[in-house]
Amino acid sequence: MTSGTPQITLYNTLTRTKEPFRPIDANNVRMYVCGPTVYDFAHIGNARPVIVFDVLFRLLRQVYGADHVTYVRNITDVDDKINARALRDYPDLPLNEAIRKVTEKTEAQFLSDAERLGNLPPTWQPRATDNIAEMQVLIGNLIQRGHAYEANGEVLFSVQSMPDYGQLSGRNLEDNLAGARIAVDAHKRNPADFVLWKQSSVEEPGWDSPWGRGRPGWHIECSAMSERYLWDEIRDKLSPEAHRHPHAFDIHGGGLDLIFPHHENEIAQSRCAHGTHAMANIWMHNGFLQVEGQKMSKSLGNFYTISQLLDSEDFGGRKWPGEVLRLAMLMTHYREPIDFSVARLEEADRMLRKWARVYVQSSDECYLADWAVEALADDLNISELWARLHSLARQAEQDASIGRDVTATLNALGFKGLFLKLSGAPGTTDGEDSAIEALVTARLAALNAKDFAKADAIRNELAEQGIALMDYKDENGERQTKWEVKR
RNA sequence: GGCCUCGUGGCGGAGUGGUGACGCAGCGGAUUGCAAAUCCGCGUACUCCGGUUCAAUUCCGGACGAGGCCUCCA
Repeated sequence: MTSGTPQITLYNTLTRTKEPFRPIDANNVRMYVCGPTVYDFAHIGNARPVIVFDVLFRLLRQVYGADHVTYVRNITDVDDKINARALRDYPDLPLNEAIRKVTEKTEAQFLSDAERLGNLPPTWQPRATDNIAEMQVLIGNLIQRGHAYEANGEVLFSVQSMPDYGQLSGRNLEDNLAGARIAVDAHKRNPADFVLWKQSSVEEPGWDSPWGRGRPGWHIECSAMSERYLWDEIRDKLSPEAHRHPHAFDIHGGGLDLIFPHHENEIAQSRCAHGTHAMANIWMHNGFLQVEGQKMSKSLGNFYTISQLLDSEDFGGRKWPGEVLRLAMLMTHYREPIDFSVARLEEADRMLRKWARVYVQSSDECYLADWAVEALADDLNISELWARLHSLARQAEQDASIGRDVTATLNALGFKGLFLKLSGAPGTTDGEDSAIEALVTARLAALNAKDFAKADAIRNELAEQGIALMDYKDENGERQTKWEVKR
């Protein structure tokens, strides 16, 4: 690593402290984030980790080089909730076909949502069903090493076979038992043992395995997919140092709620299957969000999917551009809770409109300026980034050259799309705005002829279309007009 | 019951053991044909109670309040 590389600091759930980020192999930075289970449209809460870790991905790409970061986000397409949904929605189809319909449709919707929220596609987006063999290998290893056993048609992970089980969530087996809400299954050696493989009935989806025709448990999927894409597939490229820490990768992320049991169990599986000390070095978790001050739930009527916010007027009586949703999510540090509200979206909308005035439409440059990297390097301190951007945007209003960094940084943060439609000036936009431009030009002519009545009439006409005009004088003292979409 | 977070001005939101980040909204002024935009100015906030300290919003303890996990969940 060169001395010029900024030092990134990240909060590690494993140690509950901020730590300097030191990739195992700086030429191959590896990150895994738990993706969606594709049984239903993603809601706005699901969008948070997608956006948060996209920002981290973009930061890492900038610091270590775009070709030196591997980001995996899985698609869970085998799950009992999916089966239930398939039965409900396609009762007349054979189950496997119905499942495929559900998962394909939901996955396509998720990918579209993610893109419209300004996220880059991860390096890999593996599906669980394409990695069944990898899961079986892991399960076989676990059995062989004495960490898993068959009972009652299931393969179970034995938590007491792992002395330091519970490290991530900071809980021990005794504490868990004290809660006494864990279902007592007679076939489990310990109530906290969890399923790695379970048998499927004839009509349920299943794969042949040494333990009978069945399907994987939830946790094993992520262990298998991270292993495949962050170790197996790139091990030949990894440094000698990385080979001294086989199977381990740099960052594992997800929502706060996944700490236990999901991530805890992933760690147990991956470490015990390979006999290693770490699955990932840094574990990151984003905070939860509420909607209008309450936990989002269908019964409270404050449950919103991403596509609903984008395309319907269900929330606040209007549609919200993806970039507005994105900024609303990024107004707060990723570990803090967010109250997702109409007021918050309106504020995000106003912030973007302000920046649109200094945004250089013609620029395709896309990089995080030094001041942005510096802010994000401190555990993704995005508030600090906005503070700096605000200050520079104010200067850019007077000095256009500063707008270049601001523009490139906004592009690099995934906000480009909105700015292209938000505002313009004659000659700077493409064909679809020509009607606006014609009126603006006509109004300028009226103004120069001191026909203020006509000029105001044109301005009112445009205002009714949601276009606001702003007059200013150019460097020659000539009157010019800019316009922006008020919505 | 156990384990975690968190509590900053009207709102959003960083940060810090000692001069009130930053933004949104609001108010006053400059500018403008009128506007808008812009510029200048305006706010003495850190839940409460103890403790440590010369000094605490910042550290420690407690109370109260909010949220999460312990069961599918971002």
